[in-house]
Amino acid sequence: MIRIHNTLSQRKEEFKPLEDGKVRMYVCGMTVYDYCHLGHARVLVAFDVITRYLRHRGYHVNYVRNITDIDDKILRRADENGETFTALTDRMIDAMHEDERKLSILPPTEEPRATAFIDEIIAMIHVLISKDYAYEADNGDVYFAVNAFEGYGKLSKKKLEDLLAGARVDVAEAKRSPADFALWKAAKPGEVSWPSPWGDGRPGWHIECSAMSTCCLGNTFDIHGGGPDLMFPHHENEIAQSEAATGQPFARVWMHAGAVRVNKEKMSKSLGNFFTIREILDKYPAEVVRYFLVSSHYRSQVDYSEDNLVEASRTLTRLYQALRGLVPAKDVPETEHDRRFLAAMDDDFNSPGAITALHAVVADINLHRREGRDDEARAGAAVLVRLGKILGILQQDPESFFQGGADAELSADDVEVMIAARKRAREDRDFAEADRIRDELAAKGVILDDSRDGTSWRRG
RNA sequence: GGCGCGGUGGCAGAGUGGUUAUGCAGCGGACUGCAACUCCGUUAACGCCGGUUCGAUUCCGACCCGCGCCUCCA
Repeated sequence: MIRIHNTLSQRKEEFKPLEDGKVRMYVCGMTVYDYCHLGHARVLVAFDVITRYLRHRGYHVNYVRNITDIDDKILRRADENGETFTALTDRMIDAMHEDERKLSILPPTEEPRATAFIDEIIAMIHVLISKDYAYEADNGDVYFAVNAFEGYGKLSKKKLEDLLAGARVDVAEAKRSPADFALWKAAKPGEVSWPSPWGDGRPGWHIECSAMSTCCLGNTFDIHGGGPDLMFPHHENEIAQSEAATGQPFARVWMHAGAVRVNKEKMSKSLGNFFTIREILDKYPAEVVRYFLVSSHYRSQVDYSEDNLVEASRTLTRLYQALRGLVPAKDVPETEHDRRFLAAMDDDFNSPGAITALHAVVADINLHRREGRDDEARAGAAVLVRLGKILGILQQDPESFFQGGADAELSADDVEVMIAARKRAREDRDFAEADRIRDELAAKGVILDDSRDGTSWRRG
């Protein structure tokens, strides 16, 4: 039995999909006006692990993650760059897919784009107007009338009167109530636009997700997820739009990932501590970044820092060290480690708890290996690799993990030559020379591991 | 101001009404020419104050502190 924390109820609930064995999940994806940053990576990895785990548990998962390829920020950026908005979004979508591949994030089942759903968006707005949940304003915009929707605030636990009292709510003249939000934005002359019954314009930010999720997954579906700062207003507004339009419950379970901080400060552009995925991948191997993200619970806040990434690297090294030189056995039956891992993951996808089981497997492997029980070590390796797969880690050949490093100062051949020279020196009992070679390699980022079978090496 | 989340050993990070989380780091030992890797052992924690209880880090209440959202943001 899988339990999932539902933002709506603020507690863990037993997960039962609408349809046996099938999960319909929608996650809010990128607005493609810039490169993905670490916060995106966090959400991407979290829902990737969730999808992998649900599939591992036998569910057929229909994972829909949208792309917002039309909005104010996109138009502004394209304008600044002097390119068309589609040239910008195509470029950013390609970059996003590249980042995902590097982080071992599996593609979603469907990746709908807002511009491909303009008709459906217009149809939904039409329904909302006809049901008096929305109105056309004097300026040509169409707004959702928040007062008309009874459950407004149920996700973010906000009361309408508190929102109205807040000084930061934008007061547009055309709105009936300050909390109303745009479904359709009238185009200014020269702006990108689509024709609609209310004049040329483009969709508001929230309506696209309502339209796409409903079209792809139906009026009611199992899981809706996204980043922590989408809870309000984006997800709250999605609920209002969809439930008002369809008259049926929207998503049954809402999941929100935790925020990313940088050196204990909120990650933000104004603080200058904003990191894109590609910047981070220049500094650390992709799998280390992924391990860092997976080593804390998806709902908790993570702190990106040099120390934390270095620690992730060390720990991942230990895991791969256990795998090194072992050919995983085939058809290994379920072990107590598997059960422990699954029990942790069943409990709201507790990946840090699951990683504990991984360490227990490592301890087993190392012990078996030390005692010369090769078959058992190989069986352990198989368990480690198959459990690692659920978290999207430990799928590389250990040698390529250890010796990968593209920007390395020494080639693998150079290293082998030096190791051979050291071996001769050791055989001659010229330990000063042997240590000199080892120190030289260390200075160039190569660490040697001696064993009775010879010397192996890794970059560190 | 409103709403929400959290305070666990040097650090990271789970969890539980009474028994070791785990990892990194540290310490002692084994292995080693010496190290590294690995193994064995080991130190160390539950913000503060009350309450419930035979017993609370774990439940309840107050307090202190931190964080997030309320504005574009994953």
